[in-house]
Amino acid sequence: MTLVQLRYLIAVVDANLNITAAAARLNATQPGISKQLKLLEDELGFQVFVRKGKSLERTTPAGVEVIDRARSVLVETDNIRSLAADFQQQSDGELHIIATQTQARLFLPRVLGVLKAQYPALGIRQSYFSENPAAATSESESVDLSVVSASEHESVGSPAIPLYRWRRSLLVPAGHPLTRLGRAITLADIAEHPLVSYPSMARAGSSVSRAFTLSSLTPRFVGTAQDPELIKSYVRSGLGVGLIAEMAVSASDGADLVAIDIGDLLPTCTAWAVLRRDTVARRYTLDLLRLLAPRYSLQDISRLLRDGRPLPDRPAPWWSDVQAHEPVVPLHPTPAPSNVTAFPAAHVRRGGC
Amino acid sequence: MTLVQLRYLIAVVDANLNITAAAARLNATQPGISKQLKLLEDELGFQVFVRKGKSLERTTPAGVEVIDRARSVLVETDNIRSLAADFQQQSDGELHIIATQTQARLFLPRVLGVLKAQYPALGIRQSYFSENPAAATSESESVDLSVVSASEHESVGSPAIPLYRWRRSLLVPAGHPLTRLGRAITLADIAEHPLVSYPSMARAGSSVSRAFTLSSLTPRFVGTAQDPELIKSYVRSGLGVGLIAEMAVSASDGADLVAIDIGDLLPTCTAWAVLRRDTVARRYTLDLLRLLAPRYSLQDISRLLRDGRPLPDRPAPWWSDVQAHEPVVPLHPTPAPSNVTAFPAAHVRRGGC
DNA sequence: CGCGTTTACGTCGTTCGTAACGATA
DNA sequence: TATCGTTACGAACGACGTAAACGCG
Repeated sequence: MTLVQLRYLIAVVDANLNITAAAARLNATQPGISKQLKLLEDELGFQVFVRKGKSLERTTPAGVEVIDRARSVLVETDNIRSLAADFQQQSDGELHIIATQTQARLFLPRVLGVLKAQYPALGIRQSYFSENPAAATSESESVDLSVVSASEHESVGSPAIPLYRWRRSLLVPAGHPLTRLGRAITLADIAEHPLVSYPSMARAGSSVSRAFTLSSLTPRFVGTAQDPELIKSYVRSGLGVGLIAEMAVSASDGADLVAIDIGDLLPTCTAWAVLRRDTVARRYTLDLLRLLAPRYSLQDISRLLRDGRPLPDRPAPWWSDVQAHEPVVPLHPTPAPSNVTAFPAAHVRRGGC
Repeated sequence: MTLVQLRYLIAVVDANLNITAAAARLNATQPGISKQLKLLEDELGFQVFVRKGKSLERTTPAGVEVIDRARSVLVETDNIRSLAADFQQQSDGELHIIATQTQARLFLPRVLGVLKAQYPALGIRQSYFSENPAAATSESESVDLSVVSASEHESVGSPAIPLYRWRRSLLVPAGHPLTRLGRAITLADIAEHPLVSYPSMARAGSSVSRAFTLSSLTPRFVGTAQDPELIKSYVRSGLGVGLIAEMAVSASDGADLVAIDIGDLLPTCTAWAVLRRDTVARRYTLDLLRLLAPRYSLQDISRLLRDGRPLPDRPAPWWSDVQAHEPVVPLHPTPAPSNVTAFPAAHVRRGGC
């Protein structure tokens, strides 16, 4: 058993059992991977893959067990590498953030600029959550940080940091009947109109759906989109009224759209930064978290990630407050990590394996 | 980074930073380990060990982090190997059990014989808990199963299976004043005499100590020993009265020792089988657990180990009941593991790495 | 016939063991 | 001087890449 073999194994699994594709992604040759897989199976004494003819058809039950453990091995070796990179004060690397389109476009850019100024060599990879929850597991493999919104924090065991709280806004075309209501709006008023919103809100069992059903109302969702701009287009075209995050409402939306304050008709949301458990965060990840949630100290965050100790109880600010202030916390020059006798950089061998 | 490097690293750490000793234990050469350690440090970019002259003096803070992760990597690779061995229906291996002397001599032999009959090729390694708690972490590295006694289960996060309940017995020399008490014995009676017992009971804060202090009594422990036979010798020699596990009291103790039933003066104990978290148990380990606690099914135990799901709530039997019956549950012929397409044994390569 | 896997084979890099050296108590 | 770690070097193993063969759709 070799780390290389385990990595090949995982790469092949993640490439949908296509060895050639895995080889391309790994900068390896296809016969090499094929051979190493066979060696691994020889050593284990059973097949990890069911072969149909010559191609890999599926994994065996025993193989799944092995794959799970191999994943965990690779996570830990990546952790070791992260530790090493940080202790060396290396400022390069790649930060993979996955977020909703709203968060990615309206919230993250504020702080990513500051982060990038501190770490010029840092590569930032952004991706959106895919609509299909089934794909969530495989795509979240190499994600350093995900930014999600939830009405309350469903504890999935992953460490999460609350970032800010936000409300929904009701977006209607100018001149829409709801703009001439003459009284405070109610859920019943909203339910009378076809709705356009995020898929997560339209899902049965979501906090929005529950709020309606608690009032014995059944909202009619006529369209969903991840992209708030797309929702706006739908609203403009008269498809329905939009229910979107307040962050997505801006003055530049023009006079043809009107945002209606719905107060506390729907539960407020909290945006969370979720990290993977059992993974070591690079220094820039910690710095990003400090930018995102400056009310927590580096110690608070480190303790959460390392020991799972909960964060001190501080209410997350409202979006309006977040938006009002530029990120005021400049990044301190990164403090030297605990006393390390590092090698001079020239000796450092950027390791293969 | 290589699995071999990580294993060398851990071996050196566990050999108290003595490379030569680690080499002997690993059937490797000392220069080889030395070189691989250096390569690892080169790749990491910092020193894992502080060297004093040429010998390894201590680990660096960064090194400790790496060592922790490396441990976890090795645990997972061992898990993979265990999976493989089980899926191959291999019945060899080594079962490392650590237990108190009382458990090891008076409880475990009952079932180990049955287990050994089922797995003739199985090597069983017994060791005792050392008196020094500081050594507990390093010695418990490769332990598959530990059998401990505790008044209540302190949840350390490790999966634990309750085995049986037992009481303490008071052991006095024949003709001792306590045998002529003429009334029910009390804690105050006991506290009047010098006590000989296990170190765990004599420790401040133990359940025994607490029971005495709750009655405003301070027991005088004049001697402690792990070995119940040693305690008996002390009692025979008149050093004091013995407070030992009922399992250790037997008819063969002779007429010079008298066991006094102390009823519920002291809290009862429960013997637990504790397994390491995140480690895959071999089939023979599961079978041993079924022998030790036949009231739980294989499914119950598997669920506990795999998902941490708690066991069904069944009271553990008293020692007297355990002792009364021979282990009645014969081991079923091990059921075939989930559908695995195994290689013929001839193809199996007993892996190096 | 294209796609993908396996097998074969030559080359290269790496590891391992022996031996010698250096440093420390 | 004994013990322990490092360096040096030769031999052998193992991995990788190219090329070709095989199966399948």
